[in-house]
Amino acid sequence: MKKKEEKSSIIEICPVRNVISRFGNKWAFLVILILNENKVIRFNELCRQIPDVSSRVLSGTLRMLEADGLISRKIYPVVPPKVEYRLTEVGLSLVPFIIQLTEWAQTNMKRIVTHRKQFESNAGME
Amino acid sequence: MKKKEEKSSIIEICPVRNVISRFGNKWAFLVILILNENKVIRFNELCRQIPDVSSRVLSGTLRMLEADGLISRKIYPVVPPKVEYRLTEVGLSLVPFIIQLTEWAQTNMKRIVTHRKQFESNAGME
DNA sequence: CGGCATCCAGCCGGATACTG
DNA sequence: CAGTATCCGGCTGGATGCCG
Repeated sequence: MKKKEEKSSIIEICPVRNVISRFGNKWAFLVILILNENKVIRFNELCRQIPDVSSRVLSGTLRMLEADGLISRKIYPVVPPKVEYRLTEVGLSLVPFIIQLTEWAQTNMKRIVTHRKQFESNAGME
Repeated sequence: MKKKEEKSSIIEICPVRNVISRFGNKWAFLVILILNENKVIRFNELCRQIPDVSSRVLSGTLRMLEADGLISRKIYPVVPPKVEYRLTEVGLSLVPFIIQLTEWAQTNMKRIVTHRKQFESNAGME
């Protein structure tokens, strides 16, 4: 019990990391971006838009984002079930920064990939 | 050999993720931020500034950032060894976005943490 | 001082199968 | 349709120890 919360660390001191670390999640950024483009989306549709995520992990990602209040989940009590996801205001407020980050990534990607290859070449010799 | 690069996925299609995913690394953001504040810093000093990172992982993080060309590593051939790290221009160009992200995190942190607790309370009952 | 090598625990995330 | 349950392999990252 009590995983490691007692390890008071910089993560407590600097709770920013606490929040940011959620994006270590492989798909969180992508989900937010897709939700931003679609406004509202159902689970399986989201599944299809991210071909290589398993429903289990996607489900977990959505839960996490929902727990943080970045997305909302609306359940229609019908058969077959229908669930809609959409960004909350907080989630929406994050979007611009993610987009800026992806734009930065696009701008610098080539350079980075190139540098990465050079670096790998130099590694081991010299 | 060949870890899983053959799994052509959305990560190839969308190379942005390729770049962004580096920040899934637990400490990358923090290292960049500290480097931004210190301009130049030595390994052990960096170690001390992030108390709960092991030297092994910090070393790995630094290598990764160096491979991507975000930081540079300058070795002085003296004893005892002296190595300095600093941001490159590319690394520097990323700083504003990280800062914006951390500012967003600071602004919304309380709300998120609160929401997280409410969410956990509601989970399990109903 | 600045690492890398080894070992190892825990978590992340994929595949598959099953349920309301 | 929208998940959850289980299993499990692989990666992450901490601790320790050694080396130039």
